[in-house]
Amino acid sequence: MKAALAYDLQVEAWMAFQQLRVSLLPPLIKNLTQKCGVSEAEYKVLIGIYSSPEDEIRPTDLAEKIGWENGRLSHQLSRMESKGLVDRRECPVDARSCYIALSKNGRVKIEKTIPVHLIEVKRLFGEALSPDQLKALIEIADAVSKHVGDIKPPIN
Amino acid sequence: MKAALAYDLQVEAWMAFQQLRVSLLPPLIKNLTQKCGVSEAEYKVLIGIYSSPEDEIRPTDLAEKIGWENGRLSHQLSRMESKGLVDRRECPVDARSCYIALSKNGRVKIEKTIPVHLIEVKRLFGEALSPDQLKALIEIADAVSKHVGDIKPPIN
DNA sequence: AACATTTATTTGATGTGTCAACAAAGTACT
DNA sequence: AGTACTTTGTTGACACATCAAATAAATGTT
Repeated sequence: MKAALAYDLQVEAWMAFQQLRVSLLPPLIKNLTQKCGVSEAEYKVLIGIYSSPEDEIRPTDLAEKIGWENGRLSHQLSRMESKGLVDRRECPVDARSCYIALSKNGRVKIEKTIPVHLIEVKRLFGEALSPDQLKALIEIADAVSKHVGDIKPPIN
Repeated sequence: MKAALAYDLQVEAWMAFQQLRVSLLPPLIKNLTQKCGVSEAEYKVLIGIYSSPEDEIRPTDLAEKIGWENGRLSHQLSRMESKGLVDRRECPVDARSCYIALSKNGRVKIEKTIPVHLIEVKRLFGEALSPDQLKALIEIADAVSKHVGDIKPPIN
């Protein structure tokens, strides 16, 4: 017989999480691209910059903030710079680095996009769940994040 | 002041879900690639075929099963066919279609990979949560999937 | 049978993600 | 200052994702 296809509760919950990803993300991303003309990657970068204190941030800090690797972010920034969504500015305090900032167009775009996106998040996701379920999910995410951080500390 | 960055419970829960994705998926995928030499995409395809009754399945059914678009699957199958992980066989009952099956190597690979992956899923994810939390997550996923399916029925 | 329509899949172009290699500036130590 | 080491960011090659267009077989209609 085939191996390891008898599931326990932990694995069933894992599959439920996958199911959540598959049912939720595609329509939300379609909403972003079709209604706002912004990809998921662009949205992440724009909102990462937008929610920074000075509206400018260094690549490594931005990568850390949105959970990306540096190389990935660098490629994405190049694409977005050539589309005129962000600017790379010189960094006086560290010549290796730079400041990433929103361009004028980038700012307009993210400010238009945020409310459209959040409405759809609530329509597709938030309204499906009770307050208790929403709280439970927050606790679940915290518990897992903490657990993963604890048992895989820096690298391993 | 910046717009729409005052969050409510629904949006906080949404961000918790994103956090779950970011903290969980990268280490799990690294485990797959480094310990088993299988990408996430390859794993999905292999296990989709492997868990089919006859170990063979038509592309549309496989795409449906793993939540992919047909075009995406076709590209992935081409890559995996050239790597010798899957075979495309003629379909006698419908000449437009084909049967996707595991190659010998593909079968060996997925049978080695499944237990390694599930152990890591439990170590990083399952063991972080109580049985109640696991059950809650399953209910949450079901509720959202159903909700999304209801309000966005076939296409829209 | 002849026609249009639908269904199943592939293809090509472009955008995105991963990884390892690289270059250059900062830092620590002597 | 000179050397080694670390950090920051970019690049190139390749794997993957998305979308629309193309192909061809099946189906429905007359």
